[in-house]
Amino acid sequence: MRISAKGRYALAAATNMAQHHNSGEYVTVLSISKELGISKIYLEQVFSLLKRGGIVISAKGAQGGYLLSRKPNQITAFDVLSSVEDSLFEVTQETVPERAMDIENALRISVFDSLDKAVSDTLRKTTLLDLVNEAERHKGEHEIMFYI
Amino acid sequence: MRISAKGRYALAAATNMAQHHNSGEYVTVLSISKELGISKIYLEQVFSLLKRGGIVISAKGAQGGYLLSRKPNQITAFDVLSSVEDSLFEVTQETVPERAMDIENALRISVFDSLDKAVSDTLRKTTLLDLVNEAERHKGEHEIMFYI
DNA sequence: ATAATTCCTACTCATTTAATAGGATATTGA
DNA sequence: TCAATATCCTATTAAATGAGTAGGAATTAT
Repeated sequence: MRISAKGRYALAAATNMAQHHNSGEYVTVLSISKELGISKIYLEQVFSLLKRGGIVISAKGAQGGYLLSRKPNQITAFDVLSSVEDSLFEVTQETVPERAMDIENALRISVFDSLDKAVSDTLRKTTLLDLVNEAERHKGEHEIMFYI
Repeated sequence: MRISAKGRYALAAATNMAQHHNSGEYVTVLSISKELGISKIYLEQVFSLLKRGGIVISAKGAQGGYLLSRKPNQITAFDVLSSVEDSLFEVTQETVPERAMDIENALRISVFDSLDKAVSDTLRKTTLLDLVNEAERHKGEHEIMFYI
């Protein structure tokens, strides 16, 4: 079970946009790709999904770019991830024989559905504002070792 | 984010063994593969992992097979899945540029670590006994429609 | 007009997943 | 002892998925 690079990029990009959100200016994919060290053309595709998911709005052309559609405290990690991952939590499903149906149902109810709920609930608790604050809290932390 | 067929097979097989656990007899991979409708040779590999994970013990040769290593109420879905999936929860990790480190740290702490914990906690709550009971509760449910 | 930007579709490459294949090894029981 | 039954082990294959590239069309500010 893993979170794809796409999901990680989307979260990082959205957090980065939240950091710049007060300026009100459109942010370009290029600038974010540089800041985060992510391939620009790949990030373009991620933003196209974020737009479709209603996380960002866009402006084409020169001086265009992207802007968060809501305030950072009104966008959760769940919103971001589920607009990028086509299904946040998914179980390989195939036809099982009749006699195995009861086990299959038990797994769905007692394991997979609970897992799905746990994941969703967890992701819904964290907003982009939380992420910005947490990032701020850790700022420069990784540089300390060079100063010792 | 998804649970692989391997994980699903492992859970279904372990639950099936739990159903037969009171008999005390070794169960063969062949019989489970028939009952669950899973390829036998693929299921063999799953059982090899379940054994390495300490979920089952094995006996070679005629009249041999597998047996749960502990009572069904002492084996959790977490035990089963984590012995089959090499890492239960995993985030694609790569080197990020220095300036993106604070966001990366925030994501790890506020999203990925929480998710990991939520998933583990959820899976640890459900034992094979729970699954057997849940399966029993649903038994025949899917047949009802033929009798209406 | 031109430069900057989103937007769109198709393609490639590498990795992972699911499944197969074919035996080697061990054990029971006739 | 031998045949049947199982686990055990390693290699291979085929399909799907993931990550990233490529190239250009559409749009807009200056």
